[in-house]
Amino acid sequence: MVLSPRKLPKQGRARATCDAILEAAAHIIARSGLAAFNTNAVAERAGVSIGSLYQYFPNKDALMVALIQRQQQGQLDTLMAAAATIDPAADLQTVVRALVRAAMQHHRTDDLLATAIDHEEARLPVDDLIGHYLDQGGMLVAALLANFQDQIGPVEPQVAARTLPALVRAVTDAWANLTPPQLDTAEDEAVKAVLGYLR
Amino acid sequence: MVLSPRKLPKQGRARATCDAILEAAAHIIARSGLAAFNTNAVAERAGVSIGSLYQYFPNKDALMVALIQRQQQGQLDTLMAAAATIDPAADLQTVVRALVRAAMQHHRTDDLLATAIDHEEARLPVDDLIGHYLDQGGMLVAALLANFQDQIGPVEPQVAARTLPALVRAVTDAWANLTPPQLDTAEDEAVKAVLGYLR
DNA sequence: AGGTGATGTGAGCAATTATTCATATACTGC
DNA sequence: GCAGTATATGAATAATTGCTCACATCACCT
Repeated sequence: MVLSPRKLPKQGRARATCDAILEAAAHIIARSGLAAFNTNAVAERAGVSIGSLYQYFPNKDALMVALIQRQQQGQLDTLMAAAATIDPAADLQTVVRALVRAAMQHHRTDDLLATAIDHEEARLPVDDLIGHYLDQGGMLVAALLANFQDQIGPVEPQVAARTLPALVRAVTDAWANLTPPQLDTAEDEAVKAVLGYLR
Repeated sequence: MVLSPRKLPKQGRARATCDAILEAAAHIIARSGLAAFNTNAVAERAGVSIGSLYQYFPNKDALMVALIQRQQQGQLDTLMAAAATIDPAADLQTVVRALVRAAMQHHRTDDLLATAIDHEEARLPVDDLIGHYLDQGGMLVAALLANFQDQIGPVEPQVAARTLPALVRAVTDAWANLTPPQLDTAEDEAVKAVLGYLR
């Protein structure tokens, strides 16, 4: 099965169409889950015809793969933006808190989408595609933590890139699902869990 | 939408039919993911007719709900079995390791199934159904950790029941997805993460 | 202006799938 | 054996859905 895009948009409106399709797909999954994710619904929500969708994505799985890439890119962007604001003189706990806040942001706004994407990543052959993003994120985190080698164990970039986001989400979910949600506490707990894991 | 079972089996063979249906559903999701989970395939794999399936489950979602209950019960059973073997004189790390091993078992054998069920739990209104299991698991863990109040912070049973399994899976996934999988390391790392979170 | 390729359309086909129902078989108590 | 109930069957149906294709419209170039 071909999972790469069918054709690349060359004009501005075509790029807008692609964006609208991906945005619609993300919205549908975030609101109604994987079961509601079908190509006709995506096209309708995007305000384009079903034919336009298949101009750019050869099949449904290819659309899902593009969505996974988009999500990974978004997480990496958020992480890099957070890293850029970190004071070079900050202590370990402050750095970790900034990273946790960045990781929490995506899962708090689109939890169903994040869970669905995890599931689809396991089903589709996208290891090569997401490896790029994981590597970049891992190196960034490792670099940020390199100053604290006396306080924490060695940080494997490849492992940190996978473990830390998952760890944050685990703790976040636990507190966000309570009634009422206690999101401030979630951040504190996630910081504690990450620090506990690193040491 | 009605999600409770349509009728309860009264004869032995009917109970066997129900079990076969649930077993088939779990097998299909574990092997091929949510996309391959449809009622016709479940009935065929279970070796019963599609009509029999609808004798006991009014619709597909009801079958999913029953599967969720089955999974929760299985996890609780595993946890209780592990708790029963814990030496009352064991130290904190030993207790945590036993709990981690119990939590890892299910996700290692049926990772795709566990992920899919997480996703469906978020979509279906099953809070009341799974709350029972979470409460029991949380109380059990809280009781096991009550002896160590001097070493760890206060343990809220409701939170522990949600956080700890998720935490374990987060770390497990990070190490199991490597090539080659390092499952022994995964257990060590999960123990470290849990201890770090508790303290 | 007009030609050419890029982009957009949506009815509709083929395949899949959730669900029903009329019928058949198995069990249980008498 | 018989009546009554529980259980099992699977072809058929209605709805959904992935995807195609013949055609229309748009944007850019000379």
